[in-house]
Amino acid sequence: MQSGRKSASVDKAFELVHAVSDAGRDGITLGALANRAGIAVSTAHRYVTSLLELGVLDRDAAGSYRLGVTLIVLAGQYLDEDGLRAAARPYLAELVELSGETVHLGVLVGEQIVYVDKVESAKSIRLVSHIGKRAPLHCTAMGKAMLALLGSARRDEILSGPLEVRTPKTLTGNALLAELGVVADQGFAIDDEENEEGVRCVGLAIMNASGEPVGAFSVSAPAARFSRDDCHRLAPKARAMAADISKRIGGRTPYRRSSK
Amino acid sequence: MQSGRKSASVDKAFELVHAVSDAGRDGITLGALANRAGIAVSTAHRYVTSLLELGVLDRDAAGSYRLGVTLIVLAGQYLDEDGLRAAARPYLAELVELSGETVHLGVLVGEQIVYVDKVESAKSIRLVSHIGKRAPLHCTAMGKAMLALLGSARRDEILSGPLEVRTPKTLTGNALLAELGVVADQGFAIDDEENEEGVRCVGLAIMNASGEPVGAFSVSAPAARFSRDDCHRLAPKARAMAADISKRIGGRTPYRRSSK
DNA sequence: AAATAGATTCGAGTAACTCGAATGCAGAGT
DNA sequence: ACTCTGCATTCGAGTTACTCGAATCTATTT
Repeated sequence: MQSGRKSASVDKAFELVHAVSDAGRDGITLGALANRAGIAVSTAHRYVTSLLELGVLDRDAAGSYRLGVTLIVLAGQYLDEDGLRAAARPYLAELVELSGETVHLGVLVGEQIVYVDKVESAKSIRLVSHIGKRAPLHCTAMGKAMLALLGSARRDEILSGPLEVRTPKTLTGNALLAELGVVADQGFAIDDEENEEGVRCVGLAIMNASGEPVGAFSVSAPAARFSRDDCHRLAPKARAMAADISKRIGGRTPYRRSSK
Repeated sequence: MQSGRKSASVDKAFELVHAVSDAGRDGITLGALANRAGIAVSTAHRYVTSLLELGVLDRDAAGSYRLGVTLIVLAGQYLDEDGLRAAARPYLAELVELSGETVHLGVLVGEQIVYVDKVESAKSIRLVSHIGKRAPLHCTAMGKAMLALLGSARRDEILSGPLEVRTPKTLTGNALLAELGVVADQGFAIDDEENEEGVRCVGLAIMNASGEPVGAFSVSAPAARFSRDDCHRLAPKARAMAADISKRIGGRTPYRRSSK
């Protein structure tokens, strides 16, 4: 190939970083790393040397490669500068007051949601979740809220892939399509233990200027103390917030098509 | 030059990422980016194209470059896998119970601390802080706790640099040296509004197998409700925790030299 | 002490990179 | 409406810095 328009080295380097990321808690050796990324050991070594020096990767006591703290530093910077997060923060806090439950903010990345903020409820039973965690679209409140507003081409593309059935209540196929219709009509989505048993959520999408959903927020709680009715009760306020946040980041009002 | 042992491309790519990070909230243009990194615009463009595709960078509505969510995803993974963080978590939670105040965990990176975990107190006045944030060593409780245990060569190297005076109470020079002696003797450090006015902290270091401090934790609170005496009262428990956490990650017991 | 597994270095060959200049594009100013 | 300005993007020539396998080194295991 001729001089393409992107850098092979940079691509490879991040392939290595992702390989380390995927390796998980035990770390990974140089050989395995090279293998996963499909490059020679010596080449991998060269990249890894730079990545180590930069603090993007690290080595543990056993010599295995791990992710490094530079990622934390950069992520911290990202969070500081993120406009969506800044715009949403006060609303999320208000929503925690209102509901007494934990609230999350996520952004749409490819075919997944990435959690970028969380405001925890004071209640002691805390849902385990992390900033940086990813979740599928089809079985979460945030995801369904965004799917319902996504252009049909993009939506169909996502739905045509394999959809993981995570609990007995996870919707797929036509049932999911019907559900997305309901979501579009009512202006919010409910995850009724579809992603994780015992957890119920309400989610609403946030839109940008071109009318695309870019993120969403949700209220999550143990199903035992957070009924579908509770979700519906929370919805009007939450819908106003979704509109406000969207406006703040220069976007449109979501869910306008049905203004009931 | 001959084939060096690291990759120039990877170094440059991260130089660009850091340049974007430093640019802050307003983002940065391609030209400025190339300038800061000291490379040609066309070369910068090539790298940036890859970084955009990888989601490491992003462009805002105005076309300026920003940090991208891939950093969040990787940071989330890092936090999930971090052994120190996992080892410390239960102790941090206990310390929050015990003190009723916010507790942080940090790691030593170069001449700074990077915050990698935080457990918030239930009290409403929350100290503003972020995971990924960096702080200097000489004027924080965590930093002083680590400085006191650092090899003298390394410590002198750090202390010989310019030390920012952040508040009227910030210690430098001989006063700081004397303070570090006290810290080494008593086995914990107090930040008495030296980093930020109105905030007092107690900090303790965590050590690895080679006897080097690798991280630290601290309890932070508004000075008004958290006296120096409160710090001293908390110290024995906290010192036991520091020893336990150090042991859990395969390290030595810190502060052995004085075993009062 | 030998064997194994992995990390690191080496050197030849060339793919992929770097740079400046030219072109393309969009918004500001007249 | 037209030009100007600033920035992004593409292009092509020249060559640097990369890629690979093999050899060497290091640490751990048998």
